[in-house]
Amino acid sequence: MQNGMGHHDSAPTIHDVAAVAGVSKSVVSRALAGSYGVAPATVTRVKRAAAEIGYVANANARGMSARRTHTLGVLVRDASTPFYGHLLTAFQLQAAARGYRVVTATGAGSFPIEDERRALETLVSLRVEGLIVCSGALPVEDVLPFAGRIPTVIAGRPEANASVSSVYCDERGGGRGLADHVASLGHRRVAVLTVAPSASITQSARTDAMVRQLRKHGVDVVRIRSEDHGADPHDVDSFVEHVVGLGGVTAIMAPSDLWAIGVLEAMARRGLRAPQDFSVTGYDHVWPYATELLGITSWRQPLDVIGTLSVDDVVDQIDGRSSGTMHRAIDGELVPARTAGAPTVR
Amino acid sequence: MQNGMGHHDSAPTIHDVAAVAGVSKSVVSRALAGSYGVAPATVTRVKRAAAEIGYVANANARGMSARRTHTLGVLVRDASTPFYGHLLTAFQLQAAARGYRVVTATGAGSFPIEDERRALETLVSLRVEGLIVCSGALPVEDVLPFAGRIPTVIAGRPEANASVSSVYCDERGGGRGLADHVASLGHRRVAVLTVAPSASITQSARTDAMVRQLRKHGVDVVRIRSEDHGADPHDVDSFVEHVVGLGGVTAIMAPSDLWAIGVLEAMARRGLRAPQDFSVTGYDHVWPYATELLGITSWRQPLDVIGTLSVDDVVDQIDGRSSGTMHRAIDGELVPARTAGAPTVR
DNA sequence: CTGTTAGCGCGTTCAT
DNA sequence: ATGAACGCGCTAACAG
Repeated sequence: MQNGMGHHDSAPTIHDVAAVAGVSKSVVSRALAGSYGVAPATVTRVKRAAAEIGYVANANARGMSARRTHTLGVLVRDASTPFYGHLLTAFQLQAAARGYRVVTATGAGSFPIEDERRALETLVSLRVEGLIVCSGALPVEDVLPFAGRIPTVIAGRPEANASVSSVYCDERGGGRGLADHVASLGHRRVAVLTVAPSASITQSARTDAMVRQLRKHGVDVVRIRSEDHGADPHDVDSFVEHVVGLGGVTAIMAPSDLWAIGVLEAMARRGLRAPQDFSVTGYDHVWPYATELLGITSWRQPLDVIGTLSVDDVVDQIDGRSSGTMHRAIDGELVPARTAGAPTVR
Repeated sequence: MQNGMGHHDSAPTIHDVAAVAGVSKSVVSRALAGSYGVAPATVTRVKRAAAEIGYVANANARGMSARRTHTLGVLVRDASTPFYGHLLTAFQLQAAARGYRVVTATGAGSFPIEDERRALETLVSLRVEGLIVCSGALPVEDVLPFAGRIPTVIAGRPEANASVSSVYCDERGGGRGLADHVASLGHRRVAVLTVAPSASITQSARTDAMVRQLRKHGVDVVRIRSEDHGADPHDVDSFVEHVVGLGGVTAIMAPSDLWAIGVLEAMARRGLRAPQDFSVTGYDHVWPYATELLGITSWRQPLDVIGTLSVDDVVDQIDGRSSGTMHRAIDGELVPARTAGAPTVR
């Protein structure tokens, strides 16, 4: 009892409520749960007592005896990215609509995979009833052992593994669509900044598709691996320098809006602008990257749809209403804007 | 044994591990906890058994018997905002360093306060050992009853209430600093877009400070309430129109970078640019708003510091190492950029 | 060093 | 309509 704040009084239990209301714990349990078989007068008395002492039922104890937690666990790679932030909001919304609560866990930094494994274990240890894995980097192998006993969906990235559901934006289709756009603008030599699968499964898939589709259009593609240039969206000066040195390139396709911003900034530092000097495209089109001010030509990912369907899928699995795992590719859409235009002869 | 549907095998318990390892549950418990008094050979045997059957201890049961959950609960208003996203990451990082896990809960939509109350109860029901409340809108009154029995800190907003700790950026100091900057640039008539405390305690405090400080500099201030113009950062056309109609105004101070972007977009739709037509300032300077491309003159909030100190505060309270509640105002810093310059005679 | 016992707070039979 | 007793999975005493 050191300071003014006595944090030592432990939380009131159902027992305390029973004492105040002058009934047994069983009655309190039923009254609060709205079960039948309790006198209306008793119900109000119990509720008043609960409110009076600030009773909040212990979800842990409840989960143990009821063997249900009504909780969905969401693993996100990096909460500071708007992409995951929006997804999280969509999960939350739909989970509430379906009668579930959501707890989220994150790896500590954005990098070490080991942190994500631990975060996943945290969720499992909490005995969440469903798992939504939302990380472009965590290998399926780490998810599979849990997916076997907890309804799981991998959200936001393509995942072909047959033993776990997935809901994602059609990355290849998006990459193709953007490539079609760039080709149709008239570009004949294009630099594509590609990403390794180990760094990001989604970005890798879409940039691969861009390369393939451009070639299909007969475009001369210069494929540049991001890992050869530091793999940091904020530091792509050497990449831009390299592209300038190449000669003849009129467009640059980046793996994401974030990367595109990095490219645009690096260009600006060299006095280059889009689309005058190079056309530039991004990917994601999530607010605030999506602002008109930036005007980045991009491919929109329908995160709200992905979020809703992911939750529906896990909840259906929990309710046994689902016949098995499913893989749903959601279509995005082209967002033409200011950073990409017709090629300029230099 | 088909996959996808075999979710019926419930999670392995400590009992199962004991059976496989051929020891009692107590030994398993101690071996896995790394407690003293277990033969090295037994430890490895138990660990192998646990790994073999994929045992993950039930945190709920553990929390009940140990009366400790080693979990911090974070309530965030809107995860899709980069501001909260970055804060979350900072919490996560420091909590891990201090040996705690983090679970977060969010209101379903960003608006109804009732949702946030429920989210707070979710956290309490989970019996988190510490609470970090991170919402510019939830009234203290809703937090107080829990703060009395759970170590709590209100993060990211000024909160003077004596019975709960808080860590925040000095909003008034920031508002003053930005106002000083605008005044020093030579502006003599400035429109300030203010926010009501009920909408956002932080934005209200900083915009009030801007108004006061500008007046102190003898600047003619036009105070415009955001709620009179829809209170939506994405739809400020009527606001901009109003400012243009005013005449003589050379600068606009917005409550946040998000609002500033809305203003800049609305200006752009009318063919107006910053700083040529109006100087514009924001507030927060959080990535990705902080990109050079946007070049918004702003005030940087040190979210990483706020996050770290918040966690330290709650954990110290939990450990009983804290002498009481404290209120720490962290200084931000001016970020001069392209959207604010000397006034232009029009 | 290891096994046994007793709860943690709650929902759920089963009696009353 | 209400109360008593049991068990969920686990840790913490206590024996051996």
